[in-house]
Amino acid sequence: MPRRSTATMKDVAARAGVSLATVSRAMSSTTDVSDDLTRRIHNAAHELNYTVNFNARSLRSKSSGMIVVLIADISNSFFPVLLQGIEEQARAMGKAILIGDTAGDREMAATYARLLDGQRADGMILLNGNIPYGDIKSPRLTGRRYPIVAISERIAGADIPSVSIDNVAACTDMVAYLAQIGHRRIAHLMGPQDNILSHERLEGYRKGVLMHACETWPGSVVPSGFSIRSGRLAMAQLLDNPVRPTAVFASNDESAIGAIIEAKSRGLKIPDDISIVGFDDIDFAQSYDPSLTTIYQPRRDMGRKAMQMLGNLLADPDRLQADAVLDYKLVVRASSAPPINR
Amino acid sequence: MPRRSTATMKDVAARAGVSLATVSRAMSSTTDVSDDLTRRIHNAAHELNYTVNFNARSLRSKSSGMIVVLIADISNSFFPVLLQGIEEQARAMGKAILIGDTAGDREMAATYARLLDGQRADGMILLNGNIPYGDIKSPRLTGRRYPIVAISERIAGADIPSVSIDNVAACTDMVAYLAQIGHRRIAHLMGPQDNILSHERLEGYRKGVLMHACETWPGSVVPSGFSIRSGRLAMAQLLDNPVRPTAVFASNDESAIGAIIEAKSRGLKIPDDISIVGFDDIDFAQSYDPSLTTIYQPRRDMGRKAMQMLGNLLADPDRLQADAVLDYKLVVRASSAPPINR
DNA sequence: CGTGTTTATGAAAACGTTTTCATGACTTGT
DNA sequence: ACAAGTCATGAAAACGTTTTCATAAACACG
Repeated sequence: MPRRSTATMKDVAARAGVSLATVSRAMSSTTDVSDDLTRRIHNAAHELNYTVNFNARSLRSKSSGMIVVLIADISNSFFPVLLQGIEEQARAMGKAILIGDTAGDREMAATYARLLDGQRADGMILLNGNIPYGDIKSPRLTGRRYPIVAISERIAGADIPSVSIDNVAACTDMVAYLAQIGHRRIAHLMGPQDNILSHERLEGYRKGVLMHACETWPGSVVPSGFSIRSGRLAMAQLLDNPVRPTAVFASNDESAIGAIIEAKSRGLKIPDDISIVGFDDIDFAQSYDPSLTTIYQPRRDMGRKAMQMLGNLLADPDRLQADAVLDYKLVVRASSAPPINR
Repeated sequence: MPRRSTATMKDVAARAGVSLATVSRAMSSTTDVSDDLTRRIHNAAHELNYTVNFNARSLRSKSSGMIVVLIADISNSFFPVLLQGIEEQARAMGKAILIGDTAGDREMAATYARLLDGQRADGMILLNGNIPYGDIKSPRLTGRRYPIVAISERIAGADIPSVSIDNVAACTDMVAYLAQIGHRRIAHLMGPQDNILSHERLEGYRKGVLMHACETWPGSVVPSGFSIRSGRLAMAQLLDNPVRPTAVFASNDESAIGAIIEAKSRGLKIPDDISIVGFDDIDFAQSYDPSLTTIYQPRRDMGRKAMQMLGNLLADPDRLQADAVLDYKLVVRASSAPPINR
């Protein structure tokens, strides 16, 4: 079986009785080589257990076929399916992906981004709003675009093409739904301050509240985070407030789950005593008890789309890529219900 | 800011007024270069926005500094923390990791494994019992080991060093715990047939049952899978059986959650009517309702350890790496309790 | 048939490093 | 102060491809 390959094209050429160049051509199968020779070369290659040396190839051809994917935190349940989407599309385009977990650290992000400059990778997909090149402001620093696409979060300042859903509209929709089933006091658990998504979602929430004449009160918006823990903490704060909401709109599913845990721990029944809804529709959302009303994001498609756009960018760096805005879906499950009148 | 790098060492050399070789040495900082020159070279490099070309470097030095990590399914909640462990250690060793989701497909696994032969990667970590090189039987095909380490699942046949916990003992412990709090009828939801872990865990369960004189009955072991869905199905089967267990030991946390969902849907209270326990202690285990009694695996440490072993292997391919068996922990939470006597 | 065009192949340059080898300038020990 | 090392540096080879350029053979066309 595949012996640790040591044979080079030269060896294959010798064995097949052709020149080095012909072997190269037969391998990349781009230029035509006669059927006869092609066969002979492939046989020789197989007999010698030849495998191409990617480094040599990339060095010469100036293209590595690799894509860096930068993730803020790989343990965030929102990402795996997204990655699968990226990976699928990448595979279809003959590329491989290189996943870098930056742990939210700019320094790490920069390290991975260096793979671009070092030609180890041809392009980059950003999953976390970090711009590794701190100072990028202009779209074309050097007269050509960087081959970078952002998913889910638009990058402030730098105009990097992005794939996302309309977070504002989605949140307005969610509030509309809650209002429609009778809620008037709807609180919001806001995501991390430094995250653009948090602000977009807050904006959508505010719009909805306004549009449907819902109440606002001091403390109706509680700063939280995207984790279960922070959701729980924020919910505690909310419940300690004398004026209590009949529904809580958390900025993502994890914090919604945290909120549910806190509410339950105080003996509240969901959704009877209080409705709690999330955002993202992570895998666990439908398996939780109660199952979560939330906004579905087409994660797999988002990944695929991003990779496609990156492919276009790679093929023609000067072609503008329009931002892609995909469809979301409001998914009603068991964690929300009309408020009980008292 | 980093302009798309086009400067080469030659340019840096010219600017610094030294030879190419000296620049190379100053960059890799391995061989000594006088302080004066080092400074001058680094200045020149900085001014020219020089970044090393990884492909050229790897080609010449025959080492890429990359590690392939093969995962069967990246959306499996068991893996993220493991990956973080690997990544941390890799970073500490100056390596980068390249994650490949094989989607359980041998063909894909082989594709990624080819990166090894193609010198794009120096070593490989297996997270899913797939041996990409189908026919590997002997430990040293070519007189030297493959730089491969397996996590969690020992690879049958091929003797590849592995990092894992003692699954058999852990399962025996779990049964012992259940028996100790009074259970006598303990069922087992067995994992996928083709997974070695399933068999090890079944064995541990059997040992425990025998050791503590628990009952067995036709259907006390139900074939399941590692997903929520399969756990739910298996649980349904179990509950349709006239003889009902007082406790169910699922082979992982996801299937345990599936089991809980099914039990709840039939109006059963957990743990009052039936105890349900899992294995792995995934992040959601403590957040579920009820929180899950389970076996904690030191995932981060396992990742780190595997990477360390791989590092050793890389440094000295002929040094035998003993399998590492790390400590697990039985975590008792709310999903298990003494059976209620009737 | 002769000229011009396509086609398959080979020879050699190029990609940007690291590494080997050689060299001259400094140390060091006696 | 002289042989024997050590040390910093440079010139050039090497890594394994892809690509350019040249060439000879085959083909088309009037």
